[in-house]
Amino acid sequence: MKRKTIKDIAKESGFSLSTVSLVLNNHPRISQATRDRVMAVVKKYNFYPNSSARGLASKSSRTLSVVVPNLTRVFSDIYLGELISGIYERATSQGYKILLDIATAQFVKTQEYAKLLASRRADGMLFIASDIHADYLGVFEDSPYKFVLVNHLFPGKKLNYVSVDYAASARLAAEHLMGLGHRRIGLIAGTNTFTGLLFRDEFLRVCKTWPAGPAQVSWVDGGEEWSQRGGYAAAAKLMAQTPDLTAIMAANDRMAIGAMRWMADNRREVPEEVSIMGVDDIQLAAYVNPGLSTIRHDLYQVGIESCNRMLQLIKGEITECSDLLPTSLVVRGSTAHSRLS
Amino acid sequence: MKRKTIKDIAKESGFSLSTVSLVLNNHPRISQATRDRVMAVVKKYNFYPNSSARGLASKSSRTLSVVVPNLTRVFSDIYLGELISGIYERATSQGYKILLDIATAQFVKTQEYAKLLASRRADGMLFIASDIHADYLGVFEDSPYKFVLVNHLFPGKKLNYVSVDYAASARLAAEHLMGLGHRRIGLIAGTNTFTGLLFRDEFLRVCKTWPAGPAQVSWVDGGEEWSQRGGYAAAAKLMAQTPDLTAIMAANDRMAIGAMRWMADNRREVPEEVSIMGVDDIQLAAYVNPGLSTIRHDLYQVGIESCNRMLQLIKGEITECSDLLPTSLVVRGSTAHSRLS
DNA sequence: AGGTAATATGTTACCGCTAAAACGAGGATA
DNA sequence: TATCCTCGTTTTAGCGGTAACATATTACCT
Repeated sequence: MKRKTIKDIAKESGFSLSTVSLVLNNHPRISQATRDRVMAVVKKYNFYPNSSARGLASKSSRTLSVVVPNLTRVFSDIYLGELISGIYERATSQGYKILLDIATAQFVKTQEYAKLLASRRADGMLFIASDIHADYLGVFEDSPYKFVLVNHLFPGKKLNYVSVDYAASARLAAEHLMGLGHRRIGLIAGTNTFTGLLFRDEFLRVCKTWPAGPAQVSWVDGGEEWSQRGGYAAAAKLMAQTPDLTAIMAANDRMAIGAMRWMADNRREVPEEVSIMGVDDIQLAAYVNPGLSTIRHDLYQVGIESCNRMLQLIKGEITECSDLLPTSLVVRGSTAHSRLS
Repeated sequence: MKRKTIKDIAKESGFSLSTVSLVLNNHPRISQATRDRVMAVVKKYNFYPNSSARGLASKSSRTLSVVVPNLTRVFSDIYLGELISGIYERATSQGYKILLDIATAQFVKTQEYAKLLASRRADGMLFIASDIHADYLGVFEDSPYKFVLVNHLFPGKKLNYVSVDYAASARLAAEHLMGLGHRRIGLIAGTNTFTGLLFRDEFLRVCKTWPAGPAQVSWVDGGEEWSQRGGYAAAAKLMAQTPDLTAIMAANDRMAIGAMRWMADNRREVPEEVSIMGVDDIQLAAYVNPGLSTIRHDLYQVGIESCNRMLQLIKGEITECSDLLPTSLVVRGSTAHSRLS
């Protein structure tokens, strides 16, 4: 049986092509009676308009491209899960679909990022996968393509972004630890993203310029994957380097939990001997023992908001965006007053 | 600046519309000289053909729909990660893109699954999200739409599938435990999927019909989410019900690890007092202490293979498929001879 | 009643590409 | 030399919609 088209619906319902089209697009200038009669035929044949034809005529694919990092276990990363869920939720509610891509070497080499938008396969791109080496994204500066960095930013490049305010997080964390009297602090940083660098620098700055007296902060890299394992190793390194530190700040909860693990394995009491703090407030943070003090990052919200901005860019309601979403301090059991103060 | 079209390329390169089209589609009947001259212009303008127009004319969107379950932490589930990575890898290598959907209540209610294919937004659908209640999938029986269940199956429905052989896994697991002399066994089952039920039934059957003497197997449900937490609770329940059991079989590794956790918390030695076994062979299985004996399920391969089948269905090389992929026993430290034998 | 405005529907010109069929030029065949 | 292939390219007819514009109908004034 031949696939039905809008023409068949028009013929059978007795209206013209464009009337059917208007009905299908919920145009207000169609009478209820007409709408009902057309819809009856549409329902009868279970008709759905061809999206390619629609896309061609309307110059919009109603599709958003989402690019995620090429980590081994991309989808097992809760960080991504929250972001994607937020994006999906928002996109779907506005009738947009999500086209998924992974920023593999191949993806970059074949310039899929450009192709996707140039071929109008997607109306815009939400990019979750940037690290400090993703300079090919420069093509989107001043380009007509709709592009938003999700929870990242590129200092020096004119790219739209929606991100958690990492500098604010660094300040909150530093103020919390400094306020508890810590003056010998170890920092487990993530250095392969600009937001990670931003966090590190702001944290160091606040600690070193603290009015009531600066702290000595030594930092190490927690590794590319920001993993528990990386945090464990980093904690070991920090404690070997500076055995007398009273607090460890990790750039995310997973590394913080790795550090707590090291403390447990090496009979250091948390928080009595060493306070430990993370960033993100992943679910696990509340379940470890003691509960992990952290900075809450609402990534689901980042997903929602970045998709919102994308939709506004597409509609032309805005021409650029650079949003920093607020974060908040969550105090649990893993941080306490410095034993030295 | 106006967006370039194939017509512009044709004009500038001095060839006709269709020659350019043929070049862009790598048609063999185009001379190298022509190809080069056309491609030079294509490169010059960074031209990519409009995919809607292409889809309309060629009646193919070169897009596959992937539907994942609506779990709270969908993307944090390594199970899905492997599947999606496999699908993505295969699809991308053949020039197909992935359209992501989540099987929310909304998705089902609005019949997005039908709409996606009827509107030709996707050429086929890979469905990862089926549970025993997804009977709306019946619409795809004998339909012209390309549909494949990924790592699931629907007894009684004529739906294509590519899945790991759960019955074979059940046999391997049962044979391993029975061979170690266990005759009082607890089973933590997953009962919200047909494959879970299949596994349970086959496991029970083998244990009860074992030639060297049957085992007593009591089973409990590990919960909807097949989670570590569910496994923990299930283990507690099993041990309260049948304190003298010597082995616990869990329908996946996460629940098995939850059960191991319970044993550790309650000072039961694994495997000396109770052997524990899982299914899947997730990465963590090798890292817990003792290492978890399990049945290896290569989900990445399931992803690859199901996408392969989908592509064959689309090309018309096959008209249906029902593949069961082999599994294998992985013995680590968590299983040992029964203390009673 | 005649003219105008508001509302509802129809006409038509594309949107940018593919693919089947047509075409022309040169070389092989007889 | 006329006929037939073959190869490489062009012609042409859509693919199935959208949206601007045209038109018809009815309502509303004065």
